[in-house]
Amino acid sequence: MSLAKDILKRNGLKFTENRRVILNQFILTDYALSYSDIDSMIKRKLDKVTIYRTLKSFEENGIIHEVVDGSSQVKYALCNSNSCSSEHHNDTHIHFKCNDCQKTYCIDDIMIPKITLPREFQLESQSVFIQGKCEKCKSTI
Amino acid sequence: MSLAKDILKRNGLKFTENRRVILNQFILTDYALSYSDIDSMIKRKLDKVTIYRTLKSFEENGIIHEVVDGSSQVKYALCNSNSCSSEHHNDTHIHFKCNDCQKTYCIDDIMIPKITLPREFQLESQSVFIQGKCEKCKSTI
DNA sequence: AAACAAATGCAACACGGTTGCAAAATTGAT
DNA sequence: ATCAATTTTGCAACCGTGTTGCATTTGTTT
Repeated sequence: MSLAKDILKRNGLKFTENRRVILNQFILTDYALSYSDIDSMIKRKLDKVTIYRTLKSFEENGIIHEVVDGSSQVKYALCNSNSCSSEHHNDTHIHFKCNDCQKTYCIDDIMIPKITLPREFQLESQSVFIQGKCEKCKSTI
Repeated sequence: MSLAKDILKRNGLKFTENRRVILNQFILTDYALSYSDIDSMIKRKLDKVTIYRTLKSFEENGIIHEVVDGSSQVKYALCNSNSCSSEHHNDTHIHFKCNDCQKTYCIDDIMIPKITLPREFQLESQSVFIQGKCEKCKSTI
């Protein structure tokens, strides 16, 4: 069984060609993807409604999570299978957006320091958003 | 001279009635505002192009800064006059969004801990985005 | 008050994202 | 393998956010 099929089945989703194509694009890409990224990257031409609905169902089933990076579109990245589920997304990791190429990466292996808020605010989740230059754009001056 | 007029003049912008109205709305509100917030809050009916262009010119002149909070609209909040300018926005403070009322607040008085990234990423700015419940929504159960 | 530059309003548009509905595809049971 | 039940898909149509070009109005300087 292919990786994509395995992920879909494990998360209780029907296996369809469209979902395979979209999920494979996430597997092959190490940064967060928007609707238009996917639309232009995949060879098969899909209706935009299909892409949007696929993204939503992937998100609701713990396969991808939303990545907020200040762009005007919603982006998504693959979840770490051991930290996300349909009930709860653990997206309290660091997101890094390159100011040159605009790609946004999840950085899982660095802990976020705990922040203490003024007591009028009650914390439920926190995330850190960093902007800078990625490896490629650093060297390409 | 009114506060709004003073701010506009200090930042080299012409004083107009529309700008006064929009800037006053920011002065009166302690959370970040989107185009549609402003459109519905002000009494005077303004063309949306005017509001969008006013926001852009306020931002370019160091009066307001963009606040990224994962909503589908761009929001803005008043700058701290001593940390922002037309050349550079110092928006590396904490943003807090209430999951109930969806209002997003700037929290200026808490330092963000410095984060060390893997060396392939070069940091230029960092911000912390926290979600939870604000004071009002905490008590209104 | 005149003249110039900048701000405003209008029309029209591009793009992201959603909804309702009919047609097609997947699955499970026979 | 086939068929029925259920999901998924595609289409049309729509809404909201944000932008551009252009003519008109307004603010500022003299």
